[in-house]
Amino acid sequence: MTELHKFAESEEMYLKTIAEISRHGNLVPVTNIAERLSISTVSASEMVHRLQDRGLLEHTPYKGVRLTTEGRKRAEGILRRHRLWECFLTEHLGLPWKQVHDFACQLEHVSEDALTDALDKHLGFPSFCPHGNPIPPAQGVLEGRETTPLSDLDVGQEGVVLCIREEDGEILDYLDARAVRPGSRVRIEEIAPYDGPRSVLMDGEKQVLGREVAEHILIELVHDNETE
Amino acid sequence: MTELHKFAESEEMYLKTIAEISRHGNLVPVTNIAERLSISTVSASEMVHRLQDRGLLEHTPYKGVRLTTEGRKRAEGILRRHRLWECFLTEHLGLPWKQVHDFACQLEHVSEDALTDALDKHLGFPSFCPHGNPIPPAQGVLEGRETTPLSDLDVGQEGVVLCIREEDGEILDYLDARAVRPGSRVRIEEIAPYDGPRSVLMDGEKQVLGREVAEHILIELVHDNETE
DNA sequence: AGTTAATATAAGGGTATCCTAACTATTGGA
DNA sequence: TCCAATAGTTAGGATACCCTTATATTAACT
Repeated sequence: MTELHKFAESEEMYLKTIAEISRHGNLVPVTNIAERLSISTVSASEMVHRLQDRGLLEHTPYKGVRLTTEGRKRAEGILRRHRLWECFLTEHLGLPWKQVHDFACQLEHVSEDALTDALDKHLGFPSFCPHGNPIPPAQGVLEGRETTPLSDLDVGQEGVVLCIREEDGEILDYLDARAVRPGSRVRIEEIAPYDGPRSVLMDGEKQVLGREVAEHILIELVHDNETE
Repeated sequence: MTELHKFAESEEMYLKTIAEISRHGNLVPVTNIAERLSISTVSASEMVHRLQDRGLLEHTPYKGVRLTTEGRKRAEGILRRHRLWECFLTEHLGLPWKQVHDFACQLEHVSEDALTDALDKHLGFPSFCPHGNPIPPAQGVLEGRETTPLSDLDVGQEGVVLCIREEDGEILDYLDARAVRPGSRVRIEEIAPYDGPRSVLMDGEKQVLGREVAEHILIELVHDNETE
């Protein structure tokens, strides 16, 4: 019988969220954290202080928050577990994307290294989760990849889908149904007025994607110099 | 992103514990619950009231507690998940018994039916966990099996190990190392004075087991009428 | 029947996490 | 430069669990 408490869980949600938002080492506004976790800014602020006291992040008032080395390590541990479970749920249990994400969100908090490592091995040491997000290594830190949100591309630009930012489950099913998956080749055909929906060619098929959705699709640009 | 809270976890530990203690529909003293969960009787009592208010159990003062139908259903759901995860951790990840139990104790609280059922299917719908405890069905209630603790057998009696009561992880490794596993044939050779350690023949090998340990080994008696 | 041991309840606290409402401090643009 | 919007803090609460230290109740044995 283990303890009844769960100190870690809440803390982990914060760290994970911060890590997800701050893809490029930027400062993360506390407001954004609160939004993503659907809690008040007061509560988020409070917790940010606690996490700072524990040495997991640094808060620059009126600017935002940045994970310390320790904080980042912890956050990557969570992402690692999340993504490994996603692999398992997808490949072995054959569950649909949306469920996979939601279940992984719960499984990620079971954090014994022995379990995570055994799972990793069982899965054959995968490098990416089903949505294309890189799986942090058991130790060491993930190096960044050069990605651009699909929403930042201009008409005519081309690229390959690297990953879907996994922030909620809803979007995953939506995109899965439209063949938006890691590896898909994409080209912007048209952008509607007022920064509106994008018409894109996704692996040859025409799709229309709203801007908000496009922000979650991370692209590796393909320079079409040779085409011109 | 799921909610930050975890109401269920503590509640589940209570239900599971009660279900484990009350194998035969007996009333479970609140004191025992407190002991098993390593909390004060005051806290246990408090929680028992809460669970009663939620209709999960009935408390008869000075007697004990009994799960309601709903409470039992919930408890069996937890045991089901626990034991399915144990199967997975043992068979697929190849982890040792003690770890398996401890990890399953955490995984059991991830309780989506879709996940549990997918896991069940992936494992080939097993009927027993690695320690021989029956896995409750997705719906319906587990019917009891006739078992006797090894500690209740007399010298000369024989039986087959049906299961190890899984209450903590420590004991599992201990017994595993002594070939005490579901299916092992056992015969009591000697009981030391003062209800002391039992000398037993376990699948032909001589082993000595303390009374406390023997209480956790559940036996199906084999009537040796024909032998005599 | 009377006492003791087991059980229950009451009183007073503690921590972690969340909330709203009101107030203050800073930033960044007009 | 000044002010509105943004960010942060203070104050006062709530809930779910957990604790210890009394004090009541009941059960059960002599």
